[in-house]
Amino acid sequence: MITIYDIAEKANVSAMTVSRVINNSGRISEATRKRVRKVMEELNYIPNSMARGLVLQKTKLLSLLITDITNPFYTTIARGAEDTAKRSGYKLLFGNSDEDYVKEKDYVEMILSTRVDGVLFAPTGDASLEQLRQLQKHGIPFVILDREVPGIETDVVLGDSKDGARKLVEHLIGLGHRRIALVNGSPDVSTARLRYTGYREAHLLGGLPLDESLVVSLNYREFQDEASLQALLSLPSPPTAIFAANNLLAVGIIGALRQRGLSVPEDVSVVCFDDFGPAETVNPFLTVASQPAYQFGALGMQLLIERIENGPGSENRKIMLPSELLIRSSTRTWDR
Amino acid sequence: MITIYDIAEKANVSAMTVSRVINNSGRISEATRKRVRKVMEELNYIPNSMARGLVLQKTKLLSLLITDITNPFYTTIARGAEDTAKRSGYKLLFGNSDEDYVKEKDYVEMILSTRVDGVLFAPTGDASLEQLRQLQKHGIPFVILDREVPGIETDVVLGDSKDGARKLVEHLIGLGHRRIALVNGSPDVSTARLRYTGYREAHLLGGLPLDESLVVSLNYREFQDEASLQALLSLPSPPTAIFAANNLLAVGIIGALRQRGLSVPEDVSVVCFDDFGPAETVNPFLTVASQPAYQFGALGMQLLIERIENGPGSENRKIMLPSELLIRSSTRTWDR
DNA sequence: CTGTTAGCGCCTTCAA
DNA sequence: TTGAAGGCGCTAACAG
Repeated sequence: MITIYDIAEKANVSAMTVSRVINNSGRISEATRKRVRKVMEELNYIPNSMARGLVLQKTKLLSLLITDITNPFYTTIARGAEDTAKRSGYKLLFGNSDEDYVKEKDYVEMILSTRVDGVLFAPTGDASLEQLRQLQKHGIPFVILDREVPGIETDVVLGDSKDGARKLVEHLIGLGHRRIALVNGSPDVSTARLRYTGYREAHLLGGLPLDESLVVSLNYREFQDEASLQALLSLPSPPTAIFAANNLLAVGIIGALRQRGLSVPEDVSVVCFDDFGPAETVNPFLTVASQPAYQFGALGMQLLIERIENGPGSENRKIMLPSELLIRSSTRTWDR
Repeated sequence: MITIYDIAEKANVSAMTVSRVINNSGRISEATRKRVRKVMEELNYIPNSMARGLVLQKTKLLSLLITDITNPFYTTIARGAEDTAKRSGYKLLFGNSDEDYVKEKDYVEMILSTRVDGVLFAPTGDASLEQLRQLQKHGIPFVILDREVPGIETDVVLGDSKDGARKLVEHLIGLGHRRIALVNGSPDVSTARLRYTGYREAHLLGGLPLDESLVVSLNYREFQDEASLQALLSLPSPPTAIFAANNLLAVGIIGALRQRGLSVPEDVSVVCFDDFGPAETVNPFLTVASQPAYQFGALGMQLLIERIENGPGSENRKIMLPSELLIRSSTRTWDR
């Protein structure tokens, strides 16, 4: 491995001078600068960022933790975050918690031991509190994405889950549905709670009775709980529409409905949160509350960088991004 | 920041003893081990992996470079790679080159300066040669994914592009199409060349004449070249079917066709390589040659880890994974 | 403008 | 079973 000492020797200067050339710090004669640069090229020198990080106590490395790398919502966030980080000269380390509390914990440990300068954090849920406290304890700045965690104060970028949910359910009510199921994420996740609230509000405003037997809570990551769907469909008066709390749940539900010989939207209408990325444009099907994912990432990253560069003690900002109702063909009127 | 010296002091031992406890190395009395462990917990100690990496000259960090983080094909690869890496105790650093040679170069520089132990590399194309040589020069082991790079010898995991292409085109010919366009990736990418070869073979075997004016080369990342589509459609005898070399190109083409008032598959049949992930199961539409993405990632990572742990001088392995023809509803018979 | 010294946090080697 | 010395590659602080 080539070090600054190798460069120094070959260029007849001290290691310190090489360091100065690398960092453009201090005053150096144009002649030696050129000489050093040339030797660096010849020897194909690459600075060792571990050594540098060790003395500087910072790495110019940021971390983005998302909860599902196969969900287009999160990969689009990743794009936005990366573009923004790069613009400020930070490198980005992606992490994927798979909606799994244990993986999240592992990941935070790695973050801590890698000594990144900051973290853009999409929590798995309220239990992420422990991980976030851990980050605080070690003085790592972070910004929270998509889901609030009670007990933690920092910058946060959220979608308007309540409003989006209300819009979706009002759309269904407007189509004539009166039995609308909610297949929600876990109540340990703030977005799931807010989507429930929106669902509730739409019922109250629309004069529909609220029936708790129509509400089910699962894991956001995928729909595997056939039993709960079966229970919904076996109700004396089964739902004619289903509001899935996110895109992946919707996918699972539609598959399960079809296996039972039910078709969407003829037998059941389905709506959900979050779009599907490029794939969806081919054959737009699902009626969704679409959130501006790229902006989630870009804004979150911007807040994080400001937070890092302004040092501690900056006030906490909370940004709420609106969602847009996109009516497509997974919903239809109900007049039976 | 807590260091082993803080621990040592509080536990009344030397730093060396703490280090031994952390690494389970050397013989240590159960009593001191317990004492040290306890202090570590109390002080919330996290080892500094930069300091450790500096002396050990290895990081237990691997890097996965993909060319498009919003493409479900690559995110599924990421899943497979991550699962496998984790199982062997490696952490994974994701990178995204966006099919952009310059970003790829930046990324390799970061890899080099971070001193990762190895790289799973999906090249942007033949020009990646320079980056890969750079990795070789610095002695970083790597495995290539999805696309071959002439001039580089290492382990490589590929899909069978030629075979997949042939199957897709034969399917179209079987449906009665005789004017089949190929909207390909850049000829600088091995998969694009092989898909062209497969396209060609299907024509020869099927007794169809080959018309080069039906073949167009673009960038894999997205379809923005409206002019080339226009040129195809303006031919004296325009294509009745289009083979898009990957999923994202297909999405763009279908959108562009619709803007022109043409519908798929009524006016034009469309097929492509690579599936769309969960989204596609909702409303399966595109006829595709589906590649086992998760396995790409898992196998590639396994080869990489073996390569790292067996040291240099291991022989080069080449794995070719088959693709599967999934016939859906973007294709139909042509008998006009 | 350039060099010397010391130390970032950890582990290897050698000694006790 | 434990400890002391030295060094991984780099830069801050001070000297010249």
